[in-house]
Amino acid sequence: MTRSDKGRRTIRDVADAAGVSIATASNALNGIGRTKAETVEKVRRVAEEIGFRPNALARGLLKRRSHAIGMITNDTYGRLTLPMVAGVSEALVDHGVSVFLCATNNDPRLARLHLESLLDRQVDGIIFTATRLDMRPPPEFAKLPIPVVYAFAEGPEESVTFHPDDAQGARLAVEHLQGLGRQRILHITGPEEYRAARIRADAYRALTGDGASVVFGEWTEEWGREAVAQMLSSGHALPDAIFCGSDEIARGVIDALRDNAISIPDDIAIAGFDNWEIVAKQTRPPLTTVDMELKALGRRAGLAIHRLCNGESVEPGTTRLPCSLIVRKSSQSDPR
Amino acid sequence: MTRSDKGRRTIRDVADAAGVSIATASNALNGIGRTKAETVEKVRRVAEEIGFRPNALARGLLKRRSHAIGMITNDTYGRLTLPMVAGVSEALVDHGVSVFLCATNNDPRLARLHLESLLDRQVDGIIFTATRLDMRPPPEFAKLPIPVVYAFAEGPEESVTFHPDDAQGARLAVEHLQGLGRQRILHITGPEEYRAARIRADAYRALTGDGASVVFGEWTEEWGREAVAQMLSSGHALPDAIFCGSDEIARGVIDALRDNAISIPDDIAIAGFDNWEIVAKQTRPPLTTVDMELKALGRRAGLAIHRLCNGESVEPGTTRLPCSLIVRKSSQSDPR
DNA sequence: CTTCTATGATAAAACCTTTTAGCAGAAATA
DNA sequence: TATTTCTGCTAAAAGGTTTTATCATAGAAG
Repeated sequence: MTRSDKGRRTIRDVADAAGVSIATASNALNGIGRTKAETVEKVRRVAEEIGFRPNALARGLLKRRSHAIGMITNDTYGRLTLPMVAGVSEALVDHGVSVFLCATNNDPRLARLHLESLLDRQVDGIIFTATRLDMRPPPEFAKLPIPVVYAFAEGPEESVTFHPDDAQGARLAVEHLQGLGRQRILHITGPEEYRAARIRADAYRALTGDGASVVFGEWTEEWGREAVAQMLSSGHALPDAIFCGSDEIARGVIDALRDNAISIPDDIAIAGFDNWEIVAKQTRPPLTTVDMELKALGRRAGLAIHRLCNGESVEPGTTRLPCSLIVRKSSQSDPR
Repeated sequence: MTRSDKGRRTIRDVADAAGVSIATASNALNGIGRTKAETVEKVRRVAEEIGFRPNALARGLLKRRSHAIGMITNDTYGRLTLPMVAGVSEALVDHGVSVFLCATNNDPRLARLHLESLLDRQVDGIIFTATRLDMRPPPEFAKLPIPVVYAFAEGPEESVTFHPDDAQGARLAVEHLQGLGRQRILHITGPEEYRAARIRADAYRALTGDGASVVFGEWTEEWGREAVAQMLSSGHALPDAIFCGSDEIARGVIDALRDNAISIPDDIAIAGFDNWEIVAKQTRPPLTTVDMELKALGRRAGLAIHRLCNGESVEPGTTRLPCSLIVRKSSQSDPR
């Protein structure tokens, strides 16, 4: 009945209840030291009985490992961030690592505030995430005393960075369209200053050669509609496929083609980029699109930061993770 | 030069550098105890100089306050969760409170795992969030030793809970349509087993009286299109306005009406629910819709948990926070 | 000159855990 | 018998902070 009422059980309670010293209790629970088998058994049983759970703060203080990491993102409404957080969390929960999520709202003051708070909390590492591949972290990330991993964001030279493989993803889409016999493929995409847009466009050009035709614009549905309008009024021969730089653009394209009674996929096949299901599944017809596998990206980033926190090494530089192609009816009337 | 090289500065370093005891240093930094003004000044200057920042683990261990909270959500792709997290985080960052985000993926095992981990980390409180208002937390939430706040989720009797005011939001939309002179308003919404759908429908019925007509279905665009098809084939007189239970449904409705050359808003005015901007701004015409103010909801939940963690009291029960109406062209040809 | 009070500072305990170093007793070796 | 080795356990230190109780010193009051 010692100190049984206030607060949580401590290892002292376990030791008392089992009639051993604190040190023995600790050793038994952690399975280290020279402890008789039956003592171990007894301590563990007692600990279980009284519901002992070690205080992570005390442990962290001593071991200099908090088993927590911070995740800093600039995205507050994000369909991009949350899948990654879920992936990170999923990869780490089994290792007993928890994740502080810090939304910076693109405010550098807030970013600094969060960063300091994370350091005060002795996080073992930090994952920096953004909504643009070429978004750079604030300068104070330059020399941090703990490892940093960049996911879907641009890190400094020689940092550990994970990006979706935009080029491979674009090839997946274009080759798919070509495999269906399409010859004249148009590429409608977002602003040229986005690195992702440029990479995808380059990959597209490499496959389509002379026939390549790229129009840069916005990441919006409206731009998709407008681009179609331009295409129709130009008087040129129509393409037999359109590869869109995002699902939103694709949605605009599909709607505009529908309005003009152009059949999808018979007259023009469409492919998008993002596999943002809530959009891609609801277009008419449903959209063939490239999935960036953001959750898997998050898992990889989580694993990487975990290795780094354990002092293990991770290949530095930018790792590009493969995208996958989700085939729906906008490209094939009857996909197997 | 004492222990100047390894790891972070500790309060001991500050004390040494300022030529005072640890106790005095602590007192000076925290502004308590009887300390001479110039001593305070000196200690603070020195601390600043050597870049001292207190170790949150040590402090938390002693004060039994981690100044961290946990947020548990079942939503991984969440347009609902992230705005709330952002709101919570925004409300708490100035109080020095950080947020552990735990995504449970609807897996009770994972939920339990996360919960235990949070308790081990001595979080001061927990916010439970879900993607359905009537989603109940796992049973182990019943008697937790720390305060819990429910946001966009159903808590046990007498718990502190925040919901959007669905009824008021629905009234906002319906009254807006009525204010425009619309008499025959139809309500197309999601599944009847969702509490939110029922509440919104009831509020709608209360305002439309005999003319009320509700069709329950799915939360999808496709259902919106199908509902319009049913409406058209029924042979009844067309409504002059449709209040949709979600923006996705509204989008389907708008597309289907367009396909049938029914003019929006002249023939039929449309209002949605969610203000999911990426959808609502891109419909043709852009969608008038109800905003649930999720970020504000998050802020309120954050503030509430903070008060509770400080031992202050918070009105128990369900607090319904007002929604706002965003007027766009789907209801008014020319909104002022 | 003694006793009190105020002032400013500090040693030490506390929070909870892990780990090092060491202790006593038994068994094995010389 | 005397020494070494092994076994099982434990006291104490460490981690970084806050707080309590105590201690000098100096000035004020008696």
